[in-house]
Amino acid sequence: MDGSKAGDAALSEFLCFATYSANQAFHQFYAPLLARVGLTYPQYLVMTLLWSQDTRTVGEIGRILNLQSNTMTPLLKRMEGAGLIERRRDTADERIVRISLTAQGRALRDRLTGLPGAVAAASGMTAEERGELIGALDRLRRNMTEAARTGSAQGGGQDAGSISGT
Amino acid sequence: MDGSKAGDAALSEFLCFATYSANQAFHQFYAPLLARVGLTYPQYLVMTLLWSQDTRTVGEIGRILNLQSNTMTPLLKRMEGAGLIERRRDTADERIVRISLTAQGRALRDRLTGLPGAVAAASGMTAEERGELIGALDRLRRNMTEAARTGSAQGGGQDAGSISGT
DNA sequence: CACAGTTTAATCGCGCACGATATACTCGCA
DNA sequence: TGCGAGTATATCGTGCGCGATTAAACTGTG
Repeated sequence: MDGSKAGDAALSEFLCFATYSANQAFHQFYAPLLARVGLTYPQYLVMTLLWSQDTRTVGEIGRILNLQSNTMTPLLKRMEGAGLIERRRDTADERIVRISLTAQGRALRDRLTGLPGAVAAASGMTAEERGELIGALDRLRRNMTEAARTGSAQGGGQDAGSISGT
Repeated sequence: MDGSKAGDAALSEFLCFATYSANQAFHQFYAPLLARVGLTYPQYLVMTLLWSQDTRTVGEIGRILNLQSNTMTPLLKRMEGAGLIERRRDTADERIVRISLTAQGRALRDRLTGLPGAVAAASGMTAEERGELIGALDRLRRNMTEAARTGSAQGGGQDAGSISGT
């Protein structure tokens, strides 16, 4: 498409970098607004899940957010410490920890009703454009996850260092 | 567009979440491949910049990656420790630290020539589709950054807690 | 020359995010 | 009944990423 050789490609032509930067920009937009109610961005995602359906297991939340227990556990403990959620071991199956909102956690919802709208406005895109972009990103995520899982670019074996050739 | 009320929106309809998840998927694809040559993803971005143009200041690199010195300094120190780059104070203006590749850092390039191609293949998208997506994400990033800068959703003042209304 | 203001990096503390590993529990099956 | 396999969560260490602050060096103006 362009005459760039492998290695001298400009970062601006990397899809991964565009995604990385857009994500940072979102974070920088959200962070100060969420900080006013004492939330971080991943915590807000958890709250959004619980607002739509209360009482879920750690694993359920983790699967939706693509996060494992080593990220979820401390995150949820901080949220418990902030009084937003409760963590209770299931009595029937003690491996499972159920997460549910406190009254304070439910109340927080009313203080953030305008946020999705503000973000939508800040994006400078129409609902249709946003929908298309979400679709493209979802497709990309599925493809990348599948490729990571099957190890498409695993390369040889004993050399274990080079990723040359396509 | 759909009848969802603010607050019960499914996460799958959040553009921020689609971006966040796609970024995670990229990271999960890159991380094991880069680990084989001892790089992390942000370090790979720095290397890519230096491969296309050697010897840049900390600030220059940070501006391109949208990272500040509090992220750059330790990252670059780790890369220096790994023998990939050198950090040298400018003799004329001692505030400035210039970053340049070592021979080892330059050599690493040849072990990653296939990576952009592998990522492109893993994306499951044509070059044209990727180009369009990069364009949309760049536009989004610019808009979000601008909105964050001007504080579009700053809300009132003394209450300092609610973000209600659009 | 002095001194305020600006620029450039560095430092500190906190919260993700993940690889590797550990622990506790449940289930199936001999 | 007891044991191995599988499941759900937790722990530990490392590396970003950022807000707040600090420190050092430069610049411009009187």
